[in-house]
Amino acid sequence: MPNEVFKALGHPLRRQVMDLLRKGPRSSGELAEHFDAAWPTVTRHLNVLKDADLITAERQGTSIIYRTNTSVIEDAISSLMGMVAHDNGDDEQKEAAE
Amino acid sequence: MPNEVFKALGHPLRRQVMDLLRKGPRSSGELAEHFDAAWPTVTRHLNVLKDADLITAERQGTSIIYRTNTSVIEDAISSLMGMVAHDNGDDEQKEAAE
DNA sequence: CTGATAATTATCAATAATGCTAATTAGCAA
DNA sequence: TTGCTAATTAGCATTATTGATAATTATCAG
Repeated sequence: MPNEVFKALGHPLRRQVMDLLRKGPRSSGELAEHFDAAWPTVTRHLNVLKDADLITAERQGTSIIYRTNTSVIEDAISSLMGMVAHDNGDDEQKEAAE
Repeated sequence: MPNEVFKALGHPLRRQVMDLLRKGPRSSGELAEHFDAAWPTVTRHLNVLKDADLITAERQGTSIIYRTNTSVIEDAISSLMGMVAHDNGDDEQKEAAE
C-alpha cells in the first residue's frame, strides 16, 4: 500500500511540490510557475501524487486547488520507523548488548 | 540527496529486504531465498539499496553480509516530517484558527 | 453563444527500471 | 591447480516513466 507513496516521492519535482504545498494550498498554475517544466508535465506529476493520495485536488471556480494529505505522509513515516525499530521477534543476531 | 532513497524504497521487494534486514544481518543467499525472483534479480535490488546507502555489504569469507544503514532511513524520516511540519514562513493561507 | 483563461488529457519519442539466462569473479578446501 | 559453493556482472527483451507539443474540457464574462 505505501508502494505508490514512495514511488511518488522518488522524483525531485514531486517532492518540491510537496514542499510548496506544505506552506498552504496552491493552484495548478501557481505550482506550474515554480518549475521549468511545461504545465502538462507538472499536471502529470500532480496526478502521480494524487494517485498516491499524497495530495487532494478541488475545483474552485476556474482553477484547481491542491493540498497535501497529511495522513498519508504520516503513514509513510510509520513505515520508515518500522525499518529502524528493534524487533523482539526472538530472531536477532545482534543487539546482545544494551 | 534523498532522491535515490525514496526511489529505492519504491519497490515492494526492496522494502521487504529492508524488513528482513531489520531483524539482523543476512547474507545474499539468505535474502534471495525469501523471494520468488531469481538470485541475480535480488542482487540487483540489493545494489539499488546499496547505491542509495540504505544498506551496506561486507564480504565474510565466501558469503556477503548485508546490513541496514539506519542513519539514512532516519534522514528519510526527517524529510517526510518536513512535509507535514508547520511552516511559520509568514506565507500561510490556512491555519487562521487553532 | 463567443471569447478568454485555467487546466487536463492524448500522443509520441526517449530514457530508465525490471527480470530473466548465461557468463564471470571470489574464496576456500583438497 | 582443480573443483565447489557464493555471489555478482553482462546482455537482452519487456514494460514503465518522463517530458514535450497538440488537442480537449471546463468555467466564467459578456
